[in-house]
Amino acid sequence: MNIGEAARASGVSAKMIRHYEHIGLLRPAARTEAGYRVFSAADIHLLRFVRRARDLGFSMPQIARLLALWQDRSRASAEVKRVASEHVAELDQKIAELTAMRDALATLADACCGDQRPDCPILADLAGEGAAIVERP
Amino acid sequence: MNIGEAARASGVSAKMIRHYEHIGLLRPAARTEAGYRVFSAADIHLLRFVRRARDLGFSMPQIARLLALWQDRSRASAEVKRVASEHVAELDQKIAELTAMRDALATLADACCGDQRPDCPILADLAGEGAAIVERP
DNA sequence: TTGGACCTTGACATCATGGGAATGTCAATG
DNA sequence: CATTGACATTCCCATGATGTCAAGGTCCAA
Repeated sequence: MNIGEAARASGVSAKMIRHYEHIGLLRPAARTEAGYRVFSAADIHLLRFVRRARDLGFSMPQIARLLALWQDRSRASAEVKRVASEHVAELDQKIAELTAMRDALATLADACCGDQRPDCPILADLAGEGAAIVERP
Repeated sequence: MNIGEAARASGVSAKMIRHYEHIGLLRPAARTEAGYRVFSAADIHLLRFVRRARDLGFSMPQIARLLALWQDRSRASAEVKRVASEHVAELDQKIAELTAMRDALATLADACCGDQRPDCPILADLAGEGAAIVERP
């Protein structure tokens, strides 16, 4: 299988396959005499693993750790669980931040009549004049 | 006020003040004869506006729009509300994505006993063998 | 006058990803 | 067999917001 087929089969773009190889996340692929990369079914499996981990939002260093654990038959699942739990905590934090933004903004938007008049609590808040709306209870 | 004071007063780093000027988000600051940037109280107000908008997660193009609206006394608040609502929708979408990731991962982590044994549903899922846990009802 | 704190510009790094150029290879078709 | 089109290779550049570092100029106080 060449890189294009591997990309289609794994969902990882050819560009990213080369990139992962370059940064050492993946071992260099085998080559034909002409220099084309050749991928085995096992390689595709690996690429899918990386793809799935990215879909779950793991960072590259985390993925590198997971890959190493995956390929270590004697790993303890505790180690994997630690990486996953760490990432859940990061996601929770990010979600909390975005939710706080969302709520603040939704409150402002609700207070804005949204008509032809120029008065706007959203801009007032951004300009630092909006404490009356969002910061006082 | 020079750039360091302006940075402290506005919460925008000196580096970012220069950057915003460079990309045209902010009008070039006045200069002393020696070439030092000089900031007025109005400039600080502007910088604070940008800072607050970044804190609310607006993108740079959105901030540019908001800035223009802020400085247009005849703007309709409807326009501002549209930008804000658009951003609330983006935040909602991002939150939904992250929450889906979080839940999928938390489910996997819960199913992982996390002990010394190598069996691990988290890795099994990443490897594409985990349908039994997360995808079948 | 000198030292230190500040300013200037510019270059480079991040992180994952995409785009494009220049060039080489493979397979099918005329 | 030669051409052609789809593919491959490597290398460079760009994103976006931000930081770091370097080399050099400026300002102020002792």
